[in-house]
Amino acid sequence: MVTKRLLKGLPEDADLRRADSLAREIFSDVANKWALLIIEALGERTLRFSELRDEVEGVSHKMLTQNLRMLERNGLVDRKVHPTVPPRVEYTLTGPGRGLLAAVDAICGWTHQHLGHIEGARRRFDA
Amino acid sequence: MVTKRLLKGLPEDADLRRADSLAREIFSDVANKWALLIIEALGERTLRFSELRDEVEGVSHKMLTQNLRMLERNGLVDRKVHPTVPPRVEYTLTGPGRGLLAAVDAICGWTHQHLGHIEGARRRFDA
DNA sequence: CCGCATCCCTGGGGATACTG
DNA sequence: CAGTATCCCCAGGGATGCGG
Repeated sequence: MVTKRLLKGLPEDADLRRADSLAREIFSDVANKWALLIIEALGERTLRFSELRDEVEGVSHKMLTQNLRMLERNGLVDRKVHPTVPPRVEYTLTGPGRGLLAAVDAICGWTHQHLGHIEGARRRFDA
Repeated sequence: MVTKRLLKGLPEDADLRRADSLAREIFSDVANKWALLIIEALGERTLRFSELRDEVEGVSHKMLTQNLRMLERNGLVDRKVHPTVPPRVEYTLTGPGRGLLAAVDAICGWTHQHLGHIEGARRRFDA
């Protein structure tokens, strides 16, 4: 049984409460469209900033930097700056980042698996 | 190898492109904080609207209904209305919904597993 | 109890321009 | 090329109230 407790939990002891609030914070960071798409785009590869922007459909310059900073801050991506001119910055998933990648892959797989069911459900609902 | 293609893909043929755009749409629906927290809250249980609101920390009435509608529309949750007074509405994950639950559980597990690493990474980054 | 509609406001996020 | 900063606008989302 996985330790969940992202849900409303009883206070219990102080350390647990800190851990929970931290967990919820991380979850909120990570559980958003752009972050997950960036992780999926990186996969096992190393990509430059501009490559990422090309790879992630519809992401704006700002959202990309913002999310990359966040992911870097949480230790999910590694940012390597090459001191050349013009600059060259490369992003790679860290070990923990690749751990999350597995979950994202699962979601992507799930999505494609249920395309048909979902399309049907929508049609029924919209009627 | 999972069929991904949530990333910027070459057009190829028309049907594939439709499927891709649908997949991205679903992904955008599903890859958001509240939707995932609701799925996690439901788990294998059946919950009433008000129970869900109590269970999901910080969700507003509006966000909850909105996301529940969306999940219902996509066939991930089943909504059962008991014609009593006062009304009683119960939400349950469908089969596909439980499929997604597995992925969400994975994310929750991942989060707790890496709390320490992330906390450290943050401290280093913020310096 | 549940859910819709309305109002209102904040801040998310796009576009643009400038620096290294 | 990559990143930061600034401006600005619209929609996300909170609060409230009514209806079933």
